[in-house]
Amino acid sequence: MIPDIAVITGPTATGKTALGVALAKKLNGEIVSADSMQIYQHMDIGTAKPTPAEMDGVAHHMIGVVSPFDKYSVARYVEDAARCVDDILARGKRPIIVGGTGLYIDSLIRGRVFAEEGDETLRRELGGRYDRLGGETLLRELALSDPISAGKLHPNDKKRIVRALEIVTQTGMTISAHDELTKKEPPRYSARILALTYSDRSELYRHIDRRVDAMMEKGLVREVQGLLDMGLGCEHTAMQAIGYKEIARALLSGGDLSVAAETVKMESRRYAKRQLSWFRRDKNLCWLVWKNEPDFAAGLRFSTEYLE
RNA sequence: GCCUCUGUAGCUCAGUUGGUAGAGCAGAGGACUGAAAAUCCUCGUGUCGUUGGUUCGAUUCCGACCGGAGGCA
Repeated sequence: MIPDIAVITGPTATGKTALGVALAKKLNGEIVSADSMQIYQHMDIGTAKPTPAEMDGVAHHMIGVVSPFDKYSVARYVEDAARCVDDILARGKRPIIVGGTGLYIDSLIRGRVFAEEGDETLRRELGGRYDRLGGETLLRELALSDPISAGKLHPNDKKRIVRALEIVTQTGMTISAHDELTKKEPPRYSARILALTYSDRSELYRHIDRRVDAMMEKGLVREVQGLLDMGLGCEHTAMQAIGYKEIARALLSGGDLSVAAETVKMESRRYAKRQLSWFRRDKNLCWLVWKNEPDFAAGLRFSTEYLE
């Protein structure tokens, strides 16, 4: 029997956190975050982590559990989050997955198994080859052993070409064969997914812009400066977070912070757009569309009905 | 008041020696299996300021008018 779990997702600034807490209180649940950046410590303002007040007594997992110097990844997330979910279930409570990282959510639900991580030197070597010889050549090389994924990849997609090559050379199995194999596995959980958004794109963007302004007021600059002082640099995954990389760049180069804040807004809007295109692909998820402002009373009614 | 420059895509601008136009940015859509807040792909019709004239044909040449910038009084 596959356990049932609830998921609340959607693009940034749509009220996932608040609805999640309300639901958890109503359903005797605990929150498991599915957010690739809230996972890190010392990054509270820019990732919009829920404050203790916002958590309102509800247990939250997978938030601030990893050092920003760490290299975290989907594979680790699936392991860690699945452990949390299973533990919550074992205690007779209801796990509620809340977050906007689509890949993390999908992978957790399906219980995806990933091919082993590439050896650091091998990856660097392949990256170097890509830079020297170009994407076309590397893609042709990949086609020799894995024509299926080579056919799907674009020459400019360095990251994925390198990964595909890394997997064949290291494991002997192609990434496409690996995918086939893992797709056959039954899903780990049976999920009811609720996705939040606004009726108008402009409304979504308005909320995003407003939220970035609020982050600046709360001291995002100070937070980023703190991370830089700790010795964090752009080579760390955590520093790729929107809001952090832009402010850090401005801080390091003496750029205008208000210009940086505008860039953060723009990048956040684009991110939301990418999130939407990820979620739209899933025809099974249920959309909860806010008119202008989130209406949590109505949202709570709708979502409990949907989840029951 | 006079003179010069200028008015082309949401923004910054290119261009057409007269045959109704194109880049960057913004924006939109898509992909996505150990970096995913990452990474990658695709998409450009707009009264060429308005209005007359010349012309087979004007966004392009000429005039007037309206906006903007600068200069001289």
